[in-house]
Amino acid sequence: MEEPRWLDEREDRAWRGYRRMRRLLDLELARELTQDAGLSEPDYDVLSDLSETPDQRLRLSELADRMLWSRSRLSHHLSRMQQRGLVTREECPADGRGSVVALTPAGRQAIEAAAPGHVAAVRRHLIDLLTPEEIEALGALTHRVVDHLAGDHRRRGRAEG
Amino acid sequence: MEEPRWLDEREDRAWRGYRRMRRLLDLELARELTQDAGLSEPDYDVLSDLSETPDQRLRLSELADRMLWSRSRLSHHLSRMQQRGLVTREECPADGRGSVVALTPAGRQAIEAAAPGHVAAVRRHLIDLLTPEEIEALGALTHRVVDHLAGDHRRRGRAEG
DNA sequence: GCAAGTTGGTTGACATGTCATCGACCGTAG
DNA sequence: CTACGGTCGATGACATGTCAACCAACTTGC
Repeated sequence: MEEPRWLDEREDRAWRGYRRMRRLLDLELARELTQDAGLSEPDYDVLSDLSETPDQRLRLSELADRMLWSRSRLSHHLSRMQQRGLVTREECPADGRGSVVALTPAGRQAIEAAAPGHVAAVRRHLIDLLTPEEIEALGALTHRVVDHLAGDHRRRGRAEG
Repeated sequence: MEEPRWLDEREDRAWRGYRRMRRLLDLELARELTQDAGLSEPDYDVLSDLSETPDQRLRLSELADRMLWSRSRLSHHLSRMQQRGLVTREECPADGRGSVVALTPAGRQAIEAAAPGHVAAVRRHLIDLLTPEEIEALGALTHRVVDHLAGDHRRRGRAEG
């Protein structure tokens, strides 16, 4: 057990700031989204990903991978969204095991109604508070971290080790 | 309903990167923490806040405010941690309604055992991947966003409006 | 000193996420 | 063709977080 390199003052400030921002931003965006559109953030993400897809439909596993969700979580969540009439499940023609999620008209309507307000909130509480340089830096830095982590994560999807 | 200002390419890159990083970093840090120390991130945060306090103890409401948790969440979580012997509840001498959480020896031992590995993981997956300029920028930007959000959040604690 | 309103914390019901497991189906080696 | 191992998605049990209701104790105005 060697004495670790603790975070120095600037590092600590960045780390604590990140975690605090994370929490507050999440709370606020979720709050506005529920209030204005009756959707949770996970709902929004599912609908958003589906609506950006050419045919408004995706294989479950494909959607799960894009969202970095477990298949189980997605399955549970889709069941709830299906109850509310936002999405439907269809059989997958290409693979008898699989299924396909599709946006319903109500789902499409929900995301179209929610999107402008949500983007505005993201601007108001984050993007518009940053300088162009900061936006650039944030893009660069997050993508570097993601690339670093993504390898492990994908690898871990297959087997533990 | 006016057409909103959608995110441009750089803004979108920053926003998506942030959310992806958020998710992956969280998964990885939580995974290592559980594996190496048998603690969840919320456990770690509670123990960490308590251990940084002079007397190793805090009023529930004080701790909840620091962590940006609801009182209810904290109460539930402390019950679970109490079960595991990491903390205890004590009566508050100054206010008969209140109570005080205190670190147990086991709790102190747990956080001391967990901290070096956790800090190392934070370095490995985030801090050490950034340039000094980026760390500086991240600190500045997150604190600006937090300040912007903190007002609303505190205000909302009292009354809805 | 007491009635009314506020605050601190707990609780129970419920929503959500995780983990382990399962059945069905796929692909491939024999 | 068939047996085998791996993948797809669903499910049930459980951990965690949220929300609303609650009790008890504090505070304030009279």
